[in-house]
Amino acid sequence: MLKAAGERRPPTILDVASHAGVSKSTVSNVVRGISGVSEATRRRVRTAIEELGYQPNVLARHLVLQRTSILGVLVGDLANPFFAEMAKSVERHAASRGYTAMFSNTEGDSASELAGVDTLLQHRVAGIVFLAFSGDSRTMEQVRRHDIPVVFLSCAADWGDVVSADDVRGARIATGHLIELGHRRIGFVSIPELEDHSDLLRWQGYGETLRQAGIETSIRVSWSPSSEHAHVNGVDRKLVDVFRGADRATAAFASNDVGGIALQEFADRVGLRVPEDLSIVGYDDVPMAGLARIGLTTVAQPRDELARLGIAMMAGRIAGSVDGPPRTTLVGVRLVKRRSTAPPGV
Amino acid sequence: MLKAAGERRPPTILDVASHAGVSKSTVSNVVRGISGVSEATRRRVRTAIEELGYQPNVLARHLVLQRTSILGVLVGDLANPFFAEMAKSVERHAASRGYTAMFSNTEGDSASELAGVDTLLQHRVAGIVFLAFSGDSRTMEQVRRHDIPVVFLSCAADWGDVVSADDVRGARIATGHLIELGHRRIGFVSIPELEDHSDLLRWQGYGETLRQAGIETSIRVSWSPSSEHAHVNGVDRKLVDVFRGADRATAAFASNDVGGIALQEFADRVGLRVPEDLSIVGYDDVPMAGLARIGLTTVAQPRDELARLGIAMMAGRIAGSVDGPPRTTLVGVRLVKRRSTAPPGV
DNA sequence: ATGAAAGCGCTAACAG
DNA sequence: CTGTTAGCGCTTTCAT
Repeated sequence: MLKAAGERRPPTILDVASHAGVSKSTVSNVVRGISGVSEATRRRVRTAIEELGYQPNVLARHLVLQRTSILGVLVGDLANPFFAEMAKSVERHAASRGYTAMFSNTEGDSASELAGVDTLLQHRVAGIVFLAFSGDSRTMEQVRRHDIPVVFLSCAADWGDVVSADDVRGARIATGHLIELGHRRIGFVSIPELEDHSDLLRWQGYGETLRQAGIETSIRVSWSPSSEHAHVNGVDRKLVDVFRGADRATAAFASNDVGGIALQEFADRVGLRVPEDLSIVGYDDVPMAGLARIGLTTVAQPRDELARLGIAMMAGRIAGSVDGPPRTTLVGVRLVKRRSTAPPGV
Repeated sequence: MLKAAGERRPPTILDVASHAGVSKSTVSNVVRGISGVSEATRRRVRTAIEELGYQPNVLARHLVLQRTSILGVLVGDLANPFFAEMAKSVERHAASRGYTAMFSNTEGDSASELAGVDTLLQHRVAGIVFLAFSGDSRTMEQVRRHDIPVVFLSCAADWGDVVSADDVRGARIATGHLIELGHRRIGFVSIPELEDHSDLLRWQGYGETLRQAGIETSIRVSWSPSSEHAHVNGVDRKLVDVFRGADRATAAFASNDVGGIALQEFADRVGLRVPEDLSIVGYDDVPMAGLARIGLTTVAQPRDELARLGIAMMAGRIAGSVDGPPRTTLVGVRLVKRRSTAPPGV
């Protein structure tokens, strides 16, 4: 096929070679910084590269190398501030180690998760970082047959490395804080879009802490922020009723800040005062939670540290310096006390 | 080199071919859905693909096709809620058209912008979407020599297609709103990290509106949210002084919501009441701005629409159905009135 | 120290 | 309707 006039194509290693009057292997050698090239030719090649504006074709390199330097990243919802921060950190740490990030947004939907994974696999990514995992077994099978490293970052599964904050511990701290304040009836609020393994762990930590404090009643609230209703211990009720009446909950532990802030918003709207009528603890410490007007008490995860460790783990697996069965790395969390929690009102 | 035991490599088109007892072209033909393959062989190939779990190697395909289906996306700050939303929309629209998104976060820094562009170019992305552009000319040169389509989404430059909200208009609406309310001294506040072409346009719309209303004084405030000081019309002053004293500004137009919310936070802290002492209009309508406790009046851009149009434009350029000089598509904006604006107090 | 040649997995003519 | 073949741009022995 004829090249259309003006349709200039990026110069290849061959162009550089002829321009410098050497063979393409020599060019390849200087590009890859391999020793054993005389200073003179090295310089010649360098200038040729400069003059032509040569950019090595990573595709070709990857094809022959049989591995890419692309990291696949599956994220539940890029617009969620927690994920957004994580995505940013992941991209930065990956870039600093020479990897490029390819993102796929799953919307928490296992069909698009699978589609995303397929795409990443077709691009032969060097590894996959899950920032959210639906638990879908087809996703697992698909990934496993390619047998590339997988790390679950701030989420979990048993078929890959896990780098995550200690969710059970975080939930204990949050719940414990509420109990210390004097609350006895404490709800656990999660939003369906984000219910995953982390949620389960947080629910578990919440339950354990309640039991240790001799509190019998656990209240599990599953709520979609726009709705007036919610599933409370499995039955559909008006959300407001959970926080009103004789045996009302005086506090809520939201399994993430987005839910916690939505709950606070709801409370404002229906006239429940926070924290007088209702104390709220969130989870994640998203930037929004720290605004003076929001002032949400929450459990902070070291986001950038998580990303750093996750990418380090991934890099180790790829390089082969880490091997063997999946490892779990748990990092600490801390409570950030703000205005949304106080002793229960009269 | 020997394959290490158990180091299974993904099946290739050849494996599928022999497994199905056909040639690789036939497999290629059914994979690409080309007509002219008997139903019988088609089925045989399909099952072979199924059984082997074959995933076409996109790398090889891209190499021979001389073009990829990867879209490079340059974003200023993935953690900024506006960019996060845009990034998500871009990824979704790209995916729905069969493109994969490769992100690079620039931190508004032109050095990492250049590095990011280089990486994308090396991966031979089919096009680049800028969600922020520093204006750096080296970036431009680098991209142009590859002569791939470029679209500036919600930002601008004269060397690629622009799909953007009408920033001048948005600024006029915002400023006009303040003037209608009775404000005469109105500051324009921007945060340095995000100062780009859009900022300039908004500054321009602000200025024009002021002039048309016969207001002489424009006040340009460049402020880093953590600081007590700011550059006011080029000179360093205490930020609070802008809003106090005889000829104080009674209103501010922040060129983005992050800045607007930070300003509101600042006002709260130093005891300026919003909106009684200070009206604030933001720009972007990030989700945070809509929280009841924040209630920031702002100019909303149709984010998803922008992304849709931008990707459509990109797809058109790649397919060749759009050609010729750069086109500009401007979409409308609208004012979202909330609690942060009111007539000036006494 | 440098060059020649054989692929990596795939597509796209062109034959049969 | 199916098979053969020549690359895409690069890395990597193996000769020279």
